[in-house]
Amino acid sequence: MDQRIIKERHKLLRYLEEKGLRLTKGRESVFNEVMATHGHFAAEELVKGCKEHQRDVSRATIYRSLREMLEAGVIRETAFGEKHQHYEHVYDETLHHHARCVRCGTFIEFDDLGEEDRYRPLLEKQGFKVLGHELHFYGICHACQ
Amino acid sequence: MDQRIIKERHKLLRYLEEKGLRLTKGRESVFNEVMATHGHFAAEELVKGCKEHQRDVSRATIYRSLREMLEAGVIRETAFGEKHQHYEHVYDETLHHHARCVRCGTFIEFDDLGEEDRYRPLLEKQGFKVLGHELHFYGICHACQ
DNA sequence: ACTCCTATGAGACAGTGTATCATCTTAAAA
DNA sequence: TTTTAAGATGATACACTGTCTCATAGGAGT
Repeated sequence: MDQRIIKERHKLLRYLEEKGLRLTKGRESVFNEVMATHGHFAAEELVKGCKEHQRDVSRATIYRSLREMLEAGVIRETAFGEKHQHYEHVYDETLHHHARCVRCGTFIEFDDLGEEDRYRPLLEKQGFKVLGHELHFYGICHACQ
Repeated sequence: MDQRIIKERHKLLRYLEEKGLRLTKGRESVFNEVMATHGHFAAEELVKGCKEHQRDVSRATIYRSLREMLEAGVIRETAFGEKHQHYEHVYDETLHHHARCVRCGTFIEFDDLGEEDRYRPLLEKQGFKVLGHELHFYGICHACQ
């Protein structure tokens, strides 16, 4: 199995143990489905995906598991003005951000430069435990000018 | 009246005229309520706010007006990992960012450090005209740990 | 007054996410 | 092994946000 997935799995296990929770078949299915997904995904896509590729897991369990994986740092939110929440897993991708054209809505992706790290100590001084961050630029793309 | 609000009002009027629409009492109420709001706001807050401070405008009209003001460039979306869309008016360019607790949803605000400026040339080299940016941290706040 | 187009409110509707609760499972104690 | 307590799950009801439809109202020009 992919080394990176094993690492993420450990992350999840550590989190669960810390909370006194177990890695059940339900949670495992959600984890597997998430890891099998490329790019961004929505919760409802997972509901369908789990039913198809894994075992039939109820919506309640999927939403619960997603929240746990979020807190475990296995996935992160990528909200960008859509009507529903989007996620992506953190593992194989280099951290990237998005610039969105306010006219046509298309995205440009660009790599993280680590510039935001200076904010972390500020937040942690306030007792805020940082799990991740997103940087969104908005503007007008080349085609729309 | 605030000079900036007058300017925004003109923006809206130009847009409406261009579309062959009228500045009705309903639209005006929504506009006024938006301009009277500080910081971010959600659509449903406007529904209540209009009823309280302006005239009783139906939800349908408010959502419709919001979309128009969005296209007119009077407000813009500020997407967080939230269940509903948030907006803010454009004239009041905020220089702060947000960290959101994934457990309780509360926000911590922090000032912009200008760290993101290194991204601008990268984007502009691609022909992307930057209008602004938002930085979102997510994690777990002090109270929720 | 007539006509055409826009504006509006009421309410039905769909989608996303949450809360409840009865039931099942598991780990560990006895 | 049996008991027990806590966590896990699914079904389902529910709340909320946002959209759509449709009947009616209103304004501008003829």
